[in-house]
Amino acid sequence: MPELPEVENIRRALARDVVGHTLLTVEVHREKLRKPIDKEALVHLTTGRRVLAARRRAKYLLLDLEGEATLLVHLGMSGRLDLVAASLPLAKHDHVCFSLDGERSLRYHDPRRFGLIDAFPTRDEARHPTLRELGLEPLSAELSAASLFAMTRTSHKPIKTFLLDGKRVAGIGNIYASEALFAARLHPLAAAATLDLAACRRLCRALKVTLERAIAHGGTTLRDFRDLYGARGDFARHLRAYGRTGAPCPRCKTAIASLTQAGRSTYFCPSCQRR
DNA sequence: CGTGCTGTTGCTAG
DNA sequence: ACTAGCAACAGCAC
Repeated sequence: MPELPEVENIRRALARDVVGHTLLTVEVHREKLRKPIDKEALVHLTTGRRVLAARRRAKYLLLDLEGEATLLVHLGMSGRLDLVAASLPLAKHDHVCFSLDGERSLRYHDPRRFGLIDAFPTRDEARHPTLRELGLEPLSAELSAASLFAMTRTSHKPIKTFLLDGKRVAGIGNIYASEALFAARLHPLAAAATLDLAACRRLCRALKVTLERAIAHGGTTLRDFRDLYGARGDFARHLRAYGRTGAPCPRCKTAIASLTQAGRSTYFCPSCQRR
């Protein structure tokens, strides 16, 4: 269940422990992910190249490699990257395996196979089909009360659904959408266009604060999220609305309610989050 | 043993 | 143009 904070933690670990090292070989053990892996491109653009930088865009990881190539990894719902000793036997669902210098191995593990791995020339990044349509980075200055206000003017969606649309604000997942709306005291069913500037200010701040706090706690582990070294995130015990149906609201003790929106569970306090 | 739920995203049908 | 619904898959709680 990697959302943005979980992905950001993995990025930081990659920046610390993989950047500067070389991808010696790549093995694809199963090519059918959300889209079939382009094995040809992957082998051709990653083998023998040193990793120069680890970046994140929304929930996508980008490893810039020597020779103007970029490796793209999305973890879907159940994906993981494991940095392990090369001698460790392959686990079930280890679909792609990079061997690194120093007898280590970077493995892409994804039981549900909703993830994505691709390699492309770095100069094509802006044209990449899955990256080109992404909206504003929530932790950057481009997401502001003003930009949020401007974007919501034309949307008839409920604000919770709006937040999940990556073409507007990128990388807000189901957990953090509920948490941010709770923090901003906004009802998840409120039509986006009805938010006034003050509400957009609260929501913008809530998104940034919630994501930053989750990053600081290593992310949220609901079931099977693990970081690069198999550690769990700690933020689940700080969740104030998500998954807490019937439990007392941490602000007013009213029972947390839940409903389904666009096929996803939404949690909110019916008393603090008025329409 | 089912049955129903789960973190994502992109395609399709309306 | 914009939105809801579903499909891709495995695992787990009940």
